[in-house]
Amino acid sequence: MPVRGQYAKGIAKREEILDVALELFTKKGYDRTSVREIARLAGLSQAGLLHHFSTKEELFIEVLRRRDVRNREEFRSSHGDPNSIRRLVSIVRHNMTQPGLVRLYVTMSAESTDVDSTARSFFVERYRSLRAEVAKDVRAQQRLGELSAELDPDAVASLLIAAADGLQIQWLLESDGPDMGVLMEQLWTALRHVP
Amino acid sequence: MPVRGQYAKGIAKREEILDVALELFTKKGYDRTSVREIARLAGLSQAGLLHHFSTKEELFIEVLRRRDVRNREEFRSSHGDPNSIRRLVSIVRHNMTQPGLVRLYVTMSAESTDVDSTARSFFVERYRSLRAEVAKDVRAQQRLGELSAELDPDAVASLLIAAADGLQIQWLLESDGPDMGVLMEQLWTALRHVP
DNA sequence: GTCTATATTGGGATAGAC
DNA sequence: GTCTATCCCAATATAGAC
Repeated sequence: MPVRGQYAKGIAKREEILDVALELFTKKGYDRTSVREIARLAGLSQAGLLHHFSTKEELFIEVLRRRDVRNREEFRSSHGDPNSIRRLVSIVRHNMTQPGLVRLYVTMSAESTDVDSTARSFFVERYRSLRAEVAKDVRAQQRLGELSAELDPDAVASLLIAAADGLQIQWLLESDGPDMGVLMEQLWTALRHVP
Repeated sequence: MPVRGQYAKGIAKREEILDVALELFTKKGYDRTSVREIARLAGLSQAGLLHHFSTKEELFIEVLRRRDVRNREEFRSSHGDPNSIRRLVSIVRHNMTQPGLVRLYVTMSAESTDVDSTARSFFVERYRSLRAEVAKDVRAQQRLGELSAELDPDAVASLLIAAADGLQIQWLLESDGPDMGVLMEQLWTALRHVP
């Protein structure tokens, strides 16, 4: 069936484009990355690329979406910790091996705060589900008596995620500064001490 | 003295340009703001503007520098609280009235993490001095017995600043979400409970 | 599905007059 | 100090052939 072969080829090329795009967006940010360059590194022309993703923004959203899916898969399988708070800490640690990727997320989430940004809804949804996930685990920890029942689970979730995000900026600016992983653990410890 | 008049005029125009530039960078970010547009809104031509700031980056750095100076002045005078931690909380509260400006800082600090960014050293220095200022107050609070002597002042400083930064992103994405000011106070309260 | 060629737009920066 | 005019470059996107 020739049709099947064509599909397979198209899909493979799509993946290759997404790989290259991730790499370039990561390295240089959205605005400074051209579709031309992505195309060249993926081994086709600009027009060829735009056959797969008809606009630059569409391509970009796909990159984000795929990256997020992979992140979640990775941490569900390799770090089987059912406590998403500890998982958050280990994600932060893991991120310290991938400055380029961290930079992509930091810059993209910042840019997505533009009211007209196409990526905005992606990030709104991402934070919403992340907060819900962490808040759920905070409640679990409260039931286990690990965490004071006085604490507002949603507030704690917001703060943990905010701290992780904010530390990334400081770390990107001074990689030999304070250790993000250690700081996150100290925060978690402090919260556990609240009576 | 005609010379004096010329200087005064030049300085006034410079200020006007910086005002407009701040507004536009704030609204659309660095890359999507053109020198042309800034010039037009400041009532001169692009070439005219580039007489005052010879490159776009130079203009940008000046915008940041001036904004930072004004911020510091404002909070030293109007919020005379000698405790920079409470001052940090009140800055966060104040920021909630200025989403555009918050967006500028969030996007610019994110972009500045590029190794080749001209603004990088500006932000590195900014975080360094901010951390030092907050850490100093943490030590003062420890001497007053308000805060556990076990806590590492530098770590607490990093975390407080990180939380403030991170919350801004969540707030920009969902302005009717959790209240940044309240959350910052909860964090501060939690830290004070650490034995 | 991929190409070449091109339309179209917009940007930063400079030259030189006033 | 400010202008007009222009250079030069890069970008996105489209048209149409293969």
